[in-house]
Amino acid sequence: MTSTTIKGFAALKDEVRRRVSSREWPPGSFIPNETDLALEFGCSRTTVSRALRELAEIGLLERRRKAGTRVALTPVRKATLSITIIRQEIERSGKEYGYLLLDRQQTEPPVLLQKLWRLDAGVKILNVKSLHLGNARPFALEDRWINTIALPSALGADFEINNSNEWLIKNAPFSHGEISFTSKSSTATESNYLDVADGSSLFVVDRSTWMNDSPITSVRVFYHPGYYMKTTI
Amino acid sequence: MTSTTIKGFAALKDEVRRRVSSREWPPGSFIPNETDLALEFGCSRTTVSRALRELAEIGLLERRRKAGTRVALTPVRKATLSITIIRQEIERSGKEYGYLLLDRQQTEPPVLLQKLWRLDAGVKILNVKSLHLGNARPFALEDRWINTIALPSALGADFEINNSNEWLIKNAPFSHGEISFTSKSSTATESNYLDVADGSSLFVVDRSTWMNDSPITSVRVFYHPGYYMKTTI
DNA sequence: TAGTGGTCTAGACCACTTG
DNA sequence: AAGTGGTCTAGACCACTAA
Repeated sequence: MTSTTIKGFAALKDEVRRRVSSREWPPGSFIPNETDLALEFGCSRTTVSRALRELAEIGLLERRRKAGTRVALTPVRKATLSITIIRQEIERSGKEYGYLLLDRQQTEPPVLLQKLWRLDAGVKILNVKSLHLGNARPFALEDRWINTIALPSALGADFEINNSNEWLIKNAPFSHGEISFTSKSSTATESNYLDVADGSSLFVVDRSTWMNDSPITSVRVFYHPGYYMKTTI
Repeated sequence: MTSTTIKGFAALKDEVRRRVSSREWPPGSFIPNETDLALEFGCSRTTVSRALRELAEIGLLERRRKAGTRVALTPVRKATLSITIIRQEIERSGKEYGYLLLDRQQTEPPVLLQKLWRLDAGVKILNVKSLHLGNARPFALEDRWINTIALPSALGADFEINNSNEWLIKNAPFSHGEISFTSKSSTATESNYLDVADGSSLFVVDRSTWMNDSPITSVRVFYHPGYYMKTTI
């Protein structure tokens, strides 16, 4: 092996990717350790370490102390999705954003949410239903529950003009959250708001956020038929 | 400000997250530069740099040279999804994996794929349709196109027992790919294979992979109704 | 126990971008 | 022009774990 000089961790990542995809380093095989690679590429071990660490983070390599680094046997590639604000998503696609408040009331949440948030039966919290429009056409239907116990200021918020999505971003920080994606047939109500045929197939995103064990908000967004989320690996 | 001693970049990340979520550093505000933070936390600038870089990668901070680092105004949180092999996904949920080859033929691909792969009209490539089962129940329907021009060895592969998914992992490395998620009403054929009512709402994943500008495979997977993908932010 | 990755340091230089 | 982040280095010690 002649020693190739590689500039920087990014170039090193590319070279490793090349060796993996060219089967020079086949799946499951161990690759040289950091020290040897640093020698071969004429850079410091720190640089090699960063390159390999980042490749391990996306699932291309597997690393274990003492054992070494090897090419992942089953490429569990990780895709990253940008969870944007709906307004931005609409505006980025070149459409004019519009917003409609459909309903806003204090009411008892569904049982699933009561359990998730550990609420006593009968406790009422804020429910906001709204519609996001792209060029005046329905883009997504939002059904949001806001924990007014942890966030009493939400009771005084006006969701007529500013949507609840953005009000929360400004007023309700969160420490962590959970997102899940699924698909669902539209009910009569959903079909009506989204202006689609009954039983249409909708892309659904559920998101819940917490602030240190205290639930903040839980929202379900129904996207119009034809909507898709895209990413690269 | 008293100087707090923080151990390691991970603890530093936690502290920054805390300051952001507690509004000590509100959205849009600039935070101290790396040198000052290193002083405050009693660690090296390198450590601060790594912590802030990783927080910027997930969208919590925004960094620009000369301007400085600030808390993201619009929290475009990035969620990472693990794209696993279907077999693993089924087995991980405690079900027994099963596989059925439905169809396998050389045929002309749909126009969309012809354009994506820049194929001349009339060119025939390999199409494999199969069903992944969980406890003998339909879990996902797979419709795969394999570029037999770039990958002639696929013609000799037997997809009766080993599924094409795993054959490709072993035999067809890729350099990059694209994934998109959407939802779709099931057609008669899809409903039949998945054993669901016609017009059911299916979660659909489209994935295409390339090896240096040469298309390798393009696959569409229809999941059974009720399927969902989950992640955390 | 020995070998590997994981992290940290202090310092240096570079690249970018704002004023 | 100057200040900020981005990267790299050489060396050190630590943490984990396979043998």
